[in-house]
Amino acid sequence: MLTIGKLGASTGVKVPTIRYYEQIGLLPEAERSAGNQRLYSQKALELLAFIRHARDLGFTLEAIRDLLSLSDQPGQPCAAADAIVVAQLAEVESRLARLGALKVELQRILTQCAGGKIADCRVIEALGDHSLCATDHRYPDLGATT
Amino acid sequence: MLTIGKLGASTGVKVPTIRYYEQIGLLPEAERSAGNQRLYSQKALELLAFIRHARDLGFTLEAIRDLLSLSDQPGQPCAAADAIVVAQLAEVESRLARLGALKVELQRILTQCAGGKIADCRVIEALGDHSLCATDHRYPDLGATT
DNA sequence: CCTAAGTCTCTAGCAACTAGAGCTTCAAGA
DNA sequence: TCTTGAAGCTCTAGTTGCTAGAGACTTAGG
Repeated sequence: MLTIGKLGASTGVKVPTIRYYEQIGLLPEAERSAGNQRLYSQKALELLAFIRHARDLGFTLEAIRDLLSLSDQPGQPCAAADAIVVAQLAEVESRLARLGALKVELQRILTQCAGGKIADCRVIEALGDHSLCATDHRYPDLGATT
Repeated sequence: MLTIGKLGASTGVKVPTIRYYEQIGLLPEAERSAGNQRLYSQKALELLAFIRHARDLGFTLEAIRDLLSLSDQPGQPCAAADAIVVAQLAEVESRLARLGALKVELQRILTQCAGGKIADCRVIEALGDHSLCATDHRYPDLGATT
């Protein structure tokens, strides 16, 4: 049995984050010691490692929740789990495309700076006017992690 | 003079977002009509367009705040504005690298799925165990927009 | 037995919005 | 001129995925 601190250290997840996961029901409620401290089994460690890894891969907690409930139903076909990963891949690819466009645009903006005064700064100007842009980086918000 | 709705429509910024920007002091307080409705000048439109464009390029509101206060000091050298853009470019590049690694890993995980039952699903297994990974996608959090 | 580190609960905060309630104002048609 | 419906107003609270802090308690080592 591990204390929450050991569990955190061996999974790379911070202690308050573990408590947070429990609070939102992503982790089951931990057993408690006589003094009311959380105790974790090896199984809990594996579970948390799974979560950590999936987070590292950019999955949302909601997606992870789905993956976990799937993994509780070993008889079900694999397709649903697959679909979640495919969706995540699509998300990653779309962000990659968008970030690629941003990179180009930022580089372009930087080349315009002659190093003068702000009054005739191309950087500020370029930021102010989208029509000066070479690429169309105006996408609906992708706002998220990773 | 534009109402907030027109302003939103012509900049592509949602009405509540405009009010939010005013609330946090990114936009100056708008003039008001006799009936207390916000009215915006052409200048305000340009300002909001600047903000919108910078947001599209992934700048945080804090960075935008800095850029705006720089653009109020036309005599200052351009270097500070430049630095903000350089920092943003670095951020974008680091996210690109990370997302690239994630993409590779997700693709790899997907190739392992033979389409069977969850019980022997490689996808779930691969998600659970980082040591099965080909790349090291374990970076400290970059958590952010775009 | 004492101390220091670890743990507990609880609340509040971060970015950057978004959604909703319940009200007022405005513009256009009958 | 009246009326209706869209658009505006303020305010609060919710989103995601944590993080930080206060103030109290438990535990392990010396």
